[in-house]
Amino acid sequence: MAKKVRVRFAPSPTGGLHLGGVRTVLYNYLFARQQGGDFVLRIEDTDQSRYVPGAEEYIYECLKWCGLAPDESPLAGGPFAPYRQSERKELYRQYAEFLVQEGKAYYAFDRTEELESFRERFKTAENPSPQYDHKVRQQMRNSCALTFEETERMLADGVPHVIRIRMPENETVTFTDMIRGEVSFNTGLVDDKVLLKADGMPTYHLAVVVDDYLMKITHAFRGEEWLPSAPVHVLLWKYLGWEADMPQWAHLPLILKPDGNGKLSKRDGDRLGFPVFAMNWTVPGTNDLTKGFRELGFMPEAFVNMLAMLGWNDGTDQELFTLDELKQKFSMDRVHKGGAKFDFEKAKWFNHEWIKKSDVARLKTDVKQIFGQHGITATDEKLDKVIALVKERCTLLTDFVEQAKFFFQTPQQWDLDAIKPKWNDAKQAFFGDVISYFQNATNWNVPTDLENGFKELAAAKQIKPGEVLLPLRIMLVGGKFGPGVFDIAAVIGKEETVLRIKAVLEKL
RNA sequence: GCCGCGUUCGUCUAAGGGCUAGGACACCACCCUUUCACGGUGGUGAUACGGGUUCGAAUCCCGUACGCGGUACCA
Repeated sequence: MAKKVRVRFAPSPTGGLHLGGVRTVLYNYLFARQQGGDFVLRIEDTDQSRYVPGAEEYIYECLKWCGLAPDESPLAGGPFAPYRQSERKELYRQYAEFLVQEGKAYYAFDRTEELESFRERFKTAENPSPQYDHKVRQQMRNSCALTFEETERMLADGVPHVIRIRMPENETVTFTDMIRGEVSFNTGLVDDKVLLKADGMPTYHLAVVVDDYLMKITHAFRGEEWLPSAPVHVLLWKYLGWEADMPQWAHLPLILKPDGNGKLSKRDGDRLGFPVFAMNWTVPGTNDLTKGFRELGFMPEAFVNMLAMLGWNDGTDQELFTLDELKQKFSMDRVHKGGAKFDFEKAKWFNHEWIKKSDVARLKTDVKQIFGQHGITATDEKLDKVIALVKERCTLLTDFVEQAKFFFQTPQQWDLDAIKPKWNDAKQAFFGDVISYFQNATNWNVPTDLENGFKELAAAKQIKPGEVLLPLRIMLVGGKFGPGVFDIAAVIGKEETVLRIKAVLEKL
């Protein structure tokens, strides 16, 4: 019987979750759901110096917003708790010690300054970053170079030390990546990575292997930046005797900055004026705020859809997918190998499409909230009409404010320059008639009737409708935009319409 | 430097030895709309380079170039 699929997203809580991170979550989630498996959220907080308060809560909130809730997490609990590596600290040491006993790892007593001077000493033009590997192992302060007694004594004396993996001098490690196919490395070119730090915490390398094993992870998806250390992890699975349970790997392509090259960073967003984080992130202490997609007016459906398409497609021309469709159609072997430059214009296009295809009921909650932030209150009935009228001209949820404000508030400014040059007494008089016509109109809720009546009136006065339609629009809206004028008039009501016409007439 | 991974319109991508290299975003033009959008039609625009293999290569192989990632007691 095949093992139950279990995947995990394992971020370290150091700040806001950016595009690449959310996409990794997405692919994990889609794969798990599609395979009827479990999706685990594990917090990799082994570096206490980088811990940022609030970052973990941000991750929960973010996954919730995106609709990618994990089955197991520090928050939700689960059969393999704890899910926070700092709380699993005591677990890791035994495995590191086991590796030392097996001769696959060793104690290293080198102090930070010693390592620094080692690197200084061996640094050359050809080799700018010398590695701690088999070539220098014997020259360092570790249990390979020291005698057994010396090592034992230092251990007994409590001399601070780390445990490093002993990478073989010349072996080939090969594994199959679900995206890239067969990948191999020569172990002699990989350094003796630290497994257990002096503070007793594991490094990522040890923790990821131990936890993936203990948590019965079957498929491990992560960013491409991890590919170079994959041989260490593969070896660890082997040395720990767990080779048969090693997950299948997939190293996801990176999301690149739009201009030039390189991994997308928060800085690029600031520089180029687009968000990189899923939601607003405020750095504790400095109160430095970075805008997120959510607050900018993105719908989670669109955000997730856009992210899914950044490096994956189903082979057809379809670009708009619901989460359910993605669950069905996603496949790791259709994920691209190459990195993708992020295009904010395309991201906005996705959102626009989603606003257009979403029904009023779906949009109402969000629009209501955004309106609230801008001091606009409305009845549900009116809101329904307004949203239906303006949604197709809103790219972002926040656009509803500008696109619909005039439905609820009388304009305070008017684009009079668009009217004045062609204004005359005849038009002034015409609008006087319009007012009385409107006041006596009986079927106010039928925009086409209003329009026909208006046009008939214009014809009777020898005025071309086109000459007075724009002025009417500006009287009601304030500017040259928005849905059909008579649709607007019908929604804002007879009284308000007349009031707005009168107000502008006085200014002309 | 070394190791690894990549490379199709400006951008995201399709095409897994065989039509004129297809679609989307963006851009341009026209149409629609007596506003602004939406929408519609059309257009500009790509297989990094060089060698092979083959009747035939974007596709397979080799090399080169370029890019990215890694090279921490960070993840």
